[in-house]
This record gives sequence, C-alpha cells and structure tokens, in this order.
Amino acid sequence: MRLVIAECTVDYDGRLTAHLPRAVRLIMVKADGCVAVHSDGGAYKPMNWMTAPNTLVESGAQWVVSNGKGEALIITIHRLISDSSHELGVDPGLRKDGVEAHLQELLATDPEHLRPGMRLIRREYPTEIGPVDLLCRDGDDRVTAVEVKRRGEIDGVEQLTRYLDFLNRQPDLAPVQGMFVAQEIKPQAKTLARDRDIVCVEIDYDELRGIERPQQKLF
Amino acid sequence: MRLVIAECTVDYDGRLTAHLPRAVRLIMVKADGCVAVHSDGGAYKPMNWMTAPNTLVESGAQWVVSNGKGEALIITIHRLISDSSHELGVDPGLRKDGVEAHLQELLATDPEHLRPGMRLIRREYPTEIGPVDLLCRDGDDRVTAVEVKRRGEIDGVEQLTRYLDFLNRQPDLAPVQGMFVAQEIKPQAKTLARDRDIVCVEIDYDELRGIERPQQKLF
DNA sequence: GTGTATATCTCGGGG
DNA sequence: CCCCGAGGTATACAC
Repeated sequence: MRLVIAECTVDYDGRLTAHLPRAVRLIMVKADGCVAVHSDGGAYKPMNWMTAPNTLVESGAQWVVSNGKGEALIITIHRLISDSSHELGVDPGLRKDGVEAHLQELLATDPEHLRPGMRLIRREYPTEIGPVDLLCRDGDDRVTAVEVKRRGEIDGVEQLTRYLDFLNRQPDLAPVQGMFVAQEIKPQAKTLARDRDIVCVEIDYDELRGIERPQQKLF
Repeated sequence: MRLVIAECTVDYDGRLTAHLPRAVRLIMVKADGCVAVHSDGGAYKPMNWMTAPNTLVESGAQWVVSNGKGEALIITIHRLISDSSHELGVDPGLRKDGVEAHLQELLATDPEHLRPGMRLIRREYPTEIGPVDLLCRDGDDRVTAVEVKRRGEIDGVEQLTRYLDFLNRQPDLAPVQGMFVAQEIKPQAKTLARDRDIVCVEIDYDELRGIERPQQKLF
C-alpha cells in the first residue's frame, strides 16, 4: 500500500464528472490498484476514487488512472509532502455474524417459529421478479410466502406484495398468504402490511439463536 | 490525519458483530475522529470502521472506539510498523455534475422527447407522499405522471405506482397515465411496468445534451 | 428528528 | 458475465 500526502487537484470523468480544487489530501493506492483520495473528514468514504481493475500512469506531477469503461481519474500533484509504501500482505478477511441470511437460515430450519404447524416448501422460491425468501404451508395447508428482513421497512412490504401478485396467478399455489418477518417492524410498514392483509411477525433473534443450539443452554 | 501501519486484530460489536484476525493493516484516524481499518485491496470501503462522533481511548496496545449508541470497535496492536500524522486542513469540497437532476431538467425543457405532443404541466408536482418528477399532458390531453431515473430499476416503478395511486384519486386529474423514463431500464423493471400499464421510455442522455446546446455543435 | 430517495454506492450470491 | 438484493449501507434533503 502506497500512501501519498500532497497538495493536489483531482478530476473524475466517467459516470459523472467531478472536480476537487487544490488542497492537501491523502492519496491511497492499494495493492490491487484501486486509488482513493481522502480529505480529513467525512466518514470513511473518499472524496474521489477509482476501483480496480485500472491502469495508473504517472507522468511527472500528473497521475492518470483509467479503466476500460471510459472512466478516468486525473490527479495533479502541486506539492508532495510525503510518499511511503508498506507491504501489508493478503488479509485473512472479515467474519460477520447476525445478518439477514442467518435469520432466514434459522427460520428455514425451524418454520414453526413463524407459526405452529408451519412447514417449509422451499427456500429462495423463484418467481419471474425474483426469489421469495421462504415458501411454506401452514397447518391448514395454505401456502404462505415469507419475506425475511433484519429491519422491517416499507420496501420489504412492497417486495412481498409483488411476489404475492405473481404467486397468486399460479393456480397450483393460489391463494397465497403473505407473512412479513423481521426483528423489528416500523409502524409505517405495519400499517401498509395490515392494509394488504399481510401478517407481521417480529422475531427475537437472540432467542432464535438460543433455540438453534439448545445443548449450549443445558450445560 | 493520523496513519498507523500495524499488525493488529479488530473486533466490532454493534449493529452486528465482526472479527478481523491478526494481520498487517492501515489504521486511518481523521480529524473529525472517524476511524477506518483498511487492508491492501477491495475498493474504497474499509474492512471495519467507526464513524464520527465517537470516543477513542488508547490504553497501550488496545484502542477502544465507542459511540453513544452501544457500538464499539476494539483494535489490538500486536506490532507497530509506522505511526505518522499530517495536518491536511479543511477541504474545499467536491463539485459534481451530470446526475438525475440534470436529466429531469432537460426533459422538463423539452417534453416532446418523451412523446410527440407532450407538454409540461409542472416539475416536482407535489403529492401527499412526495413530489412527482414531471406532470405532463399528452397530445390527447391525457395527464401523464413521469418518473425520471438514471437507471430504471424496480424501486422506481414502485415509486411511480404510489404516485399514480394518489393522483388518480384527484378527480381533476384522473385518469393519470404513468411513464417511466431512464437511460437504461432493467428487464425486471420493464416486466413490472408492463404489468401495471406503465409506459417505459429509454433516453439517450448524450443526444439529449446535444439537443440542449445546439450552438456548440455548429462551431 | 424522522422519513424518503439517491449513490461513480460496495459487496456477495446465483444463474 | 450480468442481475439482483443487502448493507453496521452513508448521505442529502424535505417535512
């Protein structure tokens, strides 16, 4: 990784055009070739950047970073303050827990937590407009389309509504009931769901994780 | 801005939990207090971070960055390779051009590019749930609500559908036709639009820009 | 502050 | 490879 501190101007031309006036900034060049220009504030996002793969050509004070898609980043160095490089090596990577995929997985394993008698037909059930998270049958043999979110917002209700529209046109499935599942469902999402006869279920993620490995709780 | 190169492990606990095993990384601390841990690849996003405002407590080899919302980033320094600070000053900021607003502006100036005979009633026509990009009348005097996007995706069709629901309740406007406009419309969005009797129009942005300033092409 | 729409989003998964 | 959906999305803007 190369770190350059310099007074510079930057121009980007590609999906939009953008210009950075002359100022002191950090220019970060990573091993994969991606370039980022950072100011001293504004969260982690750089002011300007170019993702890999790209080509960096350094002609004196002017750096031209271009990719094959007609995008270019031009950095002009007016005053170089620092220029250093470090060998970082390959990163072993990030381990994440607690996202929607995991919630969906847990509910697929044990759909009874959605409602007693519920059983899974299929996870990621395909439709023309995208896959339904879970397709189930309830205790009365009614088909239920389940949309799982970490946080239940209005978009999720819209998404489920679209799936229901399409699923209810399949005579072998119809009538299909909708169920919206999340750790927490926003009031507006609940209102819209009620308006569309979609059942809302709020799930305690920690409890569900506990149930996943009951042995751990016994000892 | 402070730049630290170090062999470290990182743990985040907050909206999710995440762990980074021991490796050499860049730790960037900006003037506003935000902290970012970068590996040597993978676009501009850090592997782990904490946005401002936060509190950084350095106790020997352990850094604890916490905010008031129960989130914490713990960095353990196993081996310090480099530690430097630079005064960057306040950045004059980024200037951007060429986004959706511009496309909307061009079409408002010349709605005939949407369809011959089309004329503008009003830009940003207000409804209870937000403003419609363009409200027009076509050659047959039918009211048309136009949603403009850079790239047409399924969300945009939903947005327009909500506007149409509300507009069609106004007796002075109904029936209102929907028109979805973008440089490029995704197949799934087209399918959904067709299903809802919404007209799709794909626009050549460069051509539109050419039409905007015909004088520039003459000389 | 909440809610809504955008982003050169980034990132990962599946066909 | 593109398409699609999620994100600790972040960010700007209106109400």
